[in-house]
Amino acid sequence: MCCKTYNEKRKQQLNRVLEIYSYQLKICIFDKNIYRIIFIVKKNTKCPLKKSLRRILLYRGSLLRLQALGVKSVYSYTLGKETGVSAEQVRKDFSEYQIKGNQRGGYYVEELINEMGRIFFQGGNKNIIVVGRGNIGSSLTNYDKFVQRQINIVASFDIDPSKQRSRSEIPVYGMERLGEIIKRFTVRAAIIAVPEMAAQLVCDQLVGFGIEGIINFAPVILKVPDDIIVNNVNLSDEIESVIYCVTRETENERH
Amino acid sequence: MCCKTYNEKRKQQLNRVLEIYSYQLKICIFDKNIYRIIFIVKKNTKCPLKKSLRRILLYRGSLLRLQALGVKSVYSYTLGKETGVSAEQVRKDFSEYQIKGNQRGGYYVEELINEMGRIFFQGGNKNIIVVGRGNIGSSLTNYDKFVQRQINIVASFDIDPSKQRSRSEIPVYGMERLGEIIKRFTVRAAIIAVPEMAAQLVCDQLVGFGIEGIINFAPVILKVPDDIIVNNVNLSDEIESVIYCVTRETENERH
DNA sequence: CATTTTATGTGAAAAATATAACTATAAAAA
DNA sequence: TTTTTATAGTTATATTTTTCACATAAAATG
Repeated sequence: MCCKTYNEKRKQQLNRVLEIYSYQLKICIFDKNIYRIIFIVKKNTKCPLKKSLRRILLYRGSLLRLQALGVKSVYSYTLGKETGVSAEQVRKDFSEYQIKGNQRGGYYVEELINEMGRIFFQGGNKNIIVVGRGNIGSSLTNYDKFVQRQINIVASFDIDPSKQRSRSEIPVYGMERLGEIIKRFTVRAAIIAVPEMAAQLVCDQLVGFGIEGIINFAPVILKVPDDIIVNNVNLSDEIESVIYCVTRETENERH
Repeated sequence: MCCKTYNEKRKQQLNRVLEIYSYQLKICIFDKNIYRIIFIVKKNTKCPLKKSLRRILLYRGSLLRLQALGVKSVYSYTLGKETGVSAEQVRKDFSEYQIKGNQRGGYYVEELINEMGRIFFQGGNKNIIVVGRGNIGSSLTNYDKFVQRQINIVASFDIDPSKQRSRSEIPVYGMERLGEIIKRFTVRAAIIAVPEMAAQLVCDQLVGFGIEGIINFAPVILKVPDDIIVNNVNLSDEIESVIYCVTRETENERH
């Protein structure tokens, strides 16, 4: 019954719509009017950063702030409280990456930051680009916190010519200059902040120009080759999870 | 030697600076000039959403998009590929929350979405507010993807009077109206998108007005009572983790 | 109508992660 | 100098999460 007859016209129609997502479709007819559409997608890769490493990044952020305030040293339990991690965990993490402290004097902030720098970026550049100068793209481009972390946005891109400005501090180029800029600044990671519909297209272009890592703010899962790293930041999810926690608390009280 | 003599003046000075973070300080003198500053912080709580639940949220986002495209049903492995999760995991997650499929026909998108709605928000409102109309605050306020997820931003706030606009679609009020609005719309969750320095202050106000959940975009860990849920979204971390993955790949190749 | 195919559903094993308990040690105090 | 104490460092244990393997059921096939 199902999957025997294909409505080719409808299928083509839908495939066109879905092409931008690289979906493959399988369309089935139940009766005259009800279509059953099943979709099959290509492989997707994530950014599988180990939890302990993720936390090192978190510690580092805290430490940089503390250093700016003149703090010279921390204890495992203070850094833990600061980052919402247990003291044991902090020590465990440090132990995993051979970060040493002083038996009774805690850890020196500067040493920690240096050690973490060693773990992370072994001196490589941190040049990135932002594609899409809408809401989120623009706010990221102007986000001043990246400076402290030495994240360097070298350029941004948008298809809309009215948004393009090659003379501003962080220039906004048209998409045609993507390859050139990536090459010139040896950019390896890019932020996608374009609308859902354009995200896959932009992603394909970026990959084509040799980008190896993508931070994706569009609420679509991108289809990329196995060796490309994608980190999806889904703001709706972040908010909904809090709303869920809050509602759940009340639910529990009722029982 | 250390921790015997306290330089009270310096301590007071620093305590004032650090007050906004609710840090407690312990200052030690090594010799005439070198201060050793150790800091001790108050307790911090996170948003500890179970991984499987986090994924349900992820599936839900995908499914809503697919539904909008007319997709009627999915298989565990297709939904898995779509969200970057293994098929077994998808089924396991569904099994954990008693979500049933059809032994050979996959899962119906609509049913899945309904089931997930049941798990999550049991009909409660999803009203939230945004504090801070800088870069990120404004882009969140204008972020159109929240509509699909029924997240409803009822108002935003800023101390800067020039940003205040009570007539626009999503009004921008001054901080003095915070309590009133929270009460009127029975808001339970709020987004903090103010600068680092103001974040703790704003947080304390929100908590004072009965807010139970916070999505914090400021790169500080907020000090809150135990029962308040905080979800920290650190954009620098998200980007750095990708840069790290990319650089690591090259490092590995060298060995 | 028996057989094959292709999914789901789930229990057990494995891996990853977190917590707790303990030991060693350097600084401070006596 | 000796004792005490606070904190790093490490090992053991517990918990969570993921993967694997297979039973089971519906649909398709011939």
